[in-house]
Amino acid sequence: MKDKRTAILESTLSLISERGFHNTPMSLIAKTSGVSAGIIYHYFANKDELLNELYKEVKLGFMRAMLANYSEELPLQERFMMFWYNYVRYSLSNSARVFFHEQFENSPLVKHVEEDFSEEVAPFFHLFGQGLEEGVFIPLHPVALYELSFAPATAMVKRHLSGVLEMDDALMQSLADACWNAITL
Amino acid sequence: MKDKRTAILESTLSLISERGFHNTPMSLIAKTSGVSAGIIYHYFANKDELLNELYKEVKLGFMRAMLANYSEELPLQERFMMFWYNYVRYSLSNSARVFFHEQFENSPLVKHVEEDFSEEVAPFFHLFGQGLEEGVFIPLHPVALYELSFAPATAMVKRHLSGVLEMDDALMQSLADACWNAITL
DNA sequence: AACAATTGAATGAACGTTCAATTTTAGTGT
DNA sequence: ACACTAAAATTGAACGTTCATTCAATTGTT
Repeated sequence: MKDKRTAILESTLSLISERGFHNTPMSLIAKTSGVSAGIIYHYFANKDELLNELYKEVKLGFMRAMLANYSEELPLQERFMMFWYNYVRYSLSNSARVFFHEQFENSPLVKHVEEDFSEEVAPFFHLFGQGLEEGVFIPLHPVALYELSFAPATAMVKRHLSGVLEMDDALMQSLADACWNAITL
Repeated sequence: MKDKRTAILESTLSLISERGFHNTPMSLIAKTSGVSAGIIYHYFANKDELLNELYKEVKLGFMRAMLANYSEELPLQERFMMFWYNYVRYSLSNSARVFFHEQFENSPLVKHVEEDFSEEVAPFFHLFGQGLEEGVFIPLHPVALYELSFAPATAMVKRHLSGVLEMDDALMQSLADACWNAITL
């Protein structure tokens, strides 16, 4: 029965995004999911595996969201903007996923996970590779182009979700343009 | 005796940067610091306060490092580059501080801390304010200018410190220029 | 001697995990 | 439809461990 498994994953996501790893015991996950403590170990070997499964699911969610409406045919800048807006819009409406993801990526836990997302990540590298070939992007390691494009977006989304500032459409557009300017010659 | 207090703070810094919050018990901090478990509570009320004190110390360290050689007299771009290189160089040679800081900022713990760094942060806002007045920067919330300038730097530093790629002088310079391009008209 | 610093064993609570017992599901024969 | 049964799902109390914190006793300092 997949229902119970996803219920556990969803509870874990929202609990950890609000309370952190260290402050969400298995017993609380069980109670919030409406299941018994023991059954979690029927679906996941232990807490670590539960967190890793959730991490993979969240990571895939981000990548799939970015790839929505993606087409290899579109011109470079339009494809860039597609990725960028997809990412920011998805993040803005999935705060728990953002907080969980950031928390996990910045914890030593992540060092034990060596997942392979090469298939999902291919379109990004294709985009950056093409921009480099065409001489549109500054000659840089693709990872650097990636971070110049998306790191400010993530940072601003987190500020918005924490209530520090409001990200309206005008700000979003300015940011997207600024990121494009950062990576183009 | 300040020696013991700073020894505790330093051990905590390196332990947490390598093992994470949840995996560094007070007993291990004590052993690593060469003190008894009890004495920690002579210098800090509890674990939370110890972490918050460390966080403040680390945060101040970053800000002071960025302000090295700072002068209100320098032209805008030179001041920007001063901040930027100060930040990146300091980060590159203080990996434990980077990892601790990132871990802490992305955990729910940070929500309980409301520190006031307005004094230390003033020069940054002055820089962005001046650039906006002079029409050199794109018209944006100063926080957005800040994130466009430093979020990619942080992300690339973390990748370097994790061994994913190497940040040499050429890459550093390209990144700094790209960030400048992101925020200028 | 008075006070501060320090020790480390003891305490009690919290937590991850286990497992014997119970309930539910699915399959088979009548 | 029904009865029966074996397997799978589920429960929750119990276990053993780990951990933050305490404190009576000891050591160091002024």
